Amino acid sequence: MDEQQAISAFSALAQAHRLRIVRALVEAGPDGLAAGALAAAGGISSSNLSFHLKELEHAGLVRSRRASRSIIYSACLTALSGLVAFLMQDCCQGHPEVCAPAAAALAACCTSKESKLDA
Amino acid sequence: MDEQQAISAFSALAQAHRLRIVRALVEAGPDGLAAGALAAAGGISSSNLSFHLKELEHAGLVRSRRASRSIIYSACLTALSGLVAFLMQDCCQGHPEVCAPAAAALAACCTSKESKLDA
DNA sequence: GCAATATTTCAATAACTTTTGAGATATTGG
DNA sequence: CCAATATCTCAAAAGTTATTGAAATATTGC
Repeated sequence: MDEQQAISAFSALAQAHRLRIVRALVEAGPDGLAAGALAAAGGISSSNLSFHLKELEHAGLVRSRRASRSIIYSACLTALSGLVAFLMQDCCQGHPEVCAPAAAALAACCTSKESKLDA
Repeated sequence: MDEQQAISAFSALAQAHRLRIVRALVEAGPDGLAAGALAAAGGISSSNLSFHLKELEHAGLVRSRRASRSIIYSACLTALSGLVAFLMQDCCQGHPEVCAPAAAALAACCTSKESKLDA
């Protein structure tokens, strides 16, 4: 992840419809959601949704595949974790107090689910 | 950190000058940098810099204090780590594969410096 | 092949953001 | 107090992004 990719990703996430779309897709997991389902959930017109999905796709945050008449979108998890890594990358240059709380939040979130996965 | 704050923060970071300013301030640490120093480093006019610093301040990513004739800016580390926590918040809802790589990057970055700190 | 469904494209417009430069304000040293 | 320094404010212009609605494209079931 370089600066330009990070800026594209931040721009993509800096819009309410798109941030909600990304969160919905992360929640939906690898199966993703059809464009129509996202439009219905977001109360947004299909052409406007299409515009936002393209922005997200260009930013590398989501991918799409066709399934019959629908286009299914899913989150690019590596892009999201790469963005976090990019933000954190500079944080520790002598100042671990930046990432300590982030690391704690992340640790709490992941360890609580790891047990679920194992089950 | 709620959705609206996250959007403000993403908007603030979605601009090359501002992203560089934030990174420079994180690197500079708690002492921060004077507006003039940032302008010189970024090759940007003082009025344009002032505009961007206000955007960052409104987004809660930086704070300012006056020191004699200069205004010193510094990064709000808690806002940055809060943003990471917000991005990660939804990630684990059954999908730890999102945060595992982010957690690894974060862990690598922090553990390598912790020893430095201890010294 | 035709009608129905799902999504995208396009153009117009509205809304917002960035840059510029001129001038205003605040602080200090002499 | 005055001149110098540092930063901010404001308005205009340029550039970018979001929304809308109509029309185009792709896929399927009959």
